[in-house]
Amino acid sequence: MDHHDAPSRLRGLPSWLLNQAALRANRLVSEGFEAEGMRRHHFSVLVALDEGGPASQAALGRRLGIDRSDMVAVINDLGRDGLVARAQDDRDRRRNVIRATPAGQRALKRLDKRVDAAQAALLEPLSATERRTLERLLARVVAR
Amino acid sequence: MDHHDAPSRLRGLPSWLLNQAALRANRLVSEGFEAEGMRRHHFSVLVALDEGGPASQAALGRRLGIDRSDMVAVINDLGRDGLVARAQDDRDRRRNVIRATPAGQRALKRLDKRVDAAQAALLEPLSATERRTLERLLARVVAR
DNA sequence: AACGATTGTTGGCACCACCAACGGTTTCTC
DNA sequence: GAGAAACCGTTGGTGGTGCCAACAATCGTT
Repeated sequence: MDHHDAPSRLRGLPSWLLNQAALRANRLVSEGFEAEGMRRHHFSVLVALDEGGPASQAALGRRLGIDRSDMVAVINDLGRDGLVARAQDDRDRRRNVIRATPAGQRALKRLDKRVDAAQAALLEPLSATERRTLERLLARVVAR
Repeated sequence: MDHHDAPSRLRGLPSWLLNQAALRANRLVSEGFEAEGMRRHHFSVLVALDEGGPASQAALGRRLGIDRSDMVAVINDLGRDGLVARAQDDRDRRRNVIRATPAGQRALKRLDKRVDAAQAALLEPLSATERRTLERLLARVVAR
């Protein structure tokens, strides 16, 4: 038996609910990523590159809320697998220009499917309009 | 200059939104707990004891979704601070009966205030009815 | 009496968020 | 221009949290 009989004092706390929901969400998506040998940060970086084009590690970190030091390891992993290319920036020699390789773009497509499946499983108990409402409310909470 | 310019592909993902919101929520509550020298699990256990009365470590873990092995450390901490008493169960000598001490009950009251303040800060951008809606939707997601 | 299940405990692993410090580089300021 | 300030990638480390395996002690069932 799970924690479905958690104290009502906790079940009524938004912070507790958010934590439990995020836990479940992360389990679902990580499960999908594991099948591709990746983790959440790898996916986030590939999405950011796909949407915003090449960028420096620091810029990626700022966009995604990932620490610079953690970003190093993520780019190392993606680079080792040939999904991303690390090149020195000629304009600013402090920076590395990170760009997705074709293999990286293909990997992103595979990951997208996994992610979508996870969302479906996660939101299964909610209707379409309820999902939309949840996203809207969460976005307002996050945007602060 | 945070991650408010995250890729829209991520900002539209419920799992990502949940993660970011939970991150923010945990930062807020942990900030409050830190002032009392505690962490989330300690609060959860005190709440469970206050609401359900004395219980074994395994029962607490099941109720709260905390692993037995992690529960050991939590009870150790609470016991060392005199907020909880560990006693052998006479009926079942495998179990420890954990009960909150008066000091533990007082600590819980202090923590409650911190938690409430964190919820207020977290949900500040939402109206009362919106908060209610969010709680309801999250509860449905968590409940399976 | 034997077996399987449960409990507390120890030890360990993985992920993630975060921080400090460093050398190399650019930008700002005087 | 020169010096200060800010930024970048990198290394190394810390702490919270979720999870799993194994073990001895104990209980329940048969």
